Amino acid sequence: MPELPEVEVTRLSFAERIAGARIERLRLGKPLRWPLGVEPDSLRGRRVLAVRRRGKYLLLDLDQGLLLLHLGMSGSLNFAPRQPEAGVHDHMDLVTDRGVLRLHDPRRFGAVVWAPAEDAPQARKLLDHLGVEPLGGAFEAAAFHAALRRRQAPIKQVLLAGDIVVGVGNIYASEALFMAGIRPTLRASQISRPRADRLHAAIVEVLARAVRQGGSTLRDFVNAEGKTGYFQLEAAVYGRAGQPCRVCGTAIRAIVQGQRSTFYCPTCQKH
DNA sequence: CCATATACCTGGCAGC
DNA sequence: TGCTGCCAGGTATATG
Repeated sequence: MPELPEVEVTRLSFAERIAGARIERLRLGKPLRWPLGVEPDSLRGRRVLAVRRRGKYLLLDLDQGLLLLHLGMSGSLNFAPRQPEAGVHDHMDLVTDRGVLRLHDPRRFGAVVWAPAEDAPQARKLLDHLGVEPLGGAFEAAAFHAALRRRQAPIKQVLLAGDIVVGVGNIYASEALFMAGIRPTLRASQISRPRADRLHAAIVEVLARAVRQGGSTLRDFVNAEGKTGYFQLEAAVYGRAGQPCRVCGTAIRAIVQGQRSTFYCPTCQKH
């Protein structure tokens, strides 16, 4: 479900409401991607100080340690004063005196991991290799181009890897490359500085717009207030195989790269 | 260091 | 209607 914009929109929808809350208990359902890493009862009485985001991870800063949350492919969070009885896919309830933060995740690729500190091994394993934040102001075109020059893999896969810039998932990778007029199969190292600049701008633009619109493109995205679907950013190429390009009318093409589908316009993205 | 394949798990949908 | 096969927003980990 979530790429960076959806994770950020989720964060914004509950961060202020949960800040300062006291944890009463943590209930876990079926196993997620990794074990929590601590006895759930030991979190009782901790306070949630803030909710930050790093890439697609949400970091719940506690007055002692932190919780790292990931939504995987199908996860969503809901924060409400109370929750209905947990369903089969509700795998975490963080019960606080301000409300219950519930993780709903049918595929269970998501995660809830406790770490004693952000620089502790449990957190570093997940965060250390992450690239720069695209919306934080630290994402610079020159450094982006320099990083791309060192990579021989197709640009689409380099973007997805997330070790140069975080947050660009399968949908926005195709969308940003379309916006920049770059063929997804082009080796990253072959991208000139001017074209890297265009791609840099396209990534910022597509992600920022999606955050602004409260989610994006995603069919079933719901933020932590349970709000959904008042937006619906139109995808230019993602999921539009065979349909006419909105710019030139050429049929959008679908290919597979690294076991993931990629969409592009063969005319607007010549190389 | 880099590139690629694999694994994890469930639900929805197209096609028969 | 019911079954089968395929596809899906992510990413750590193993392998070459």
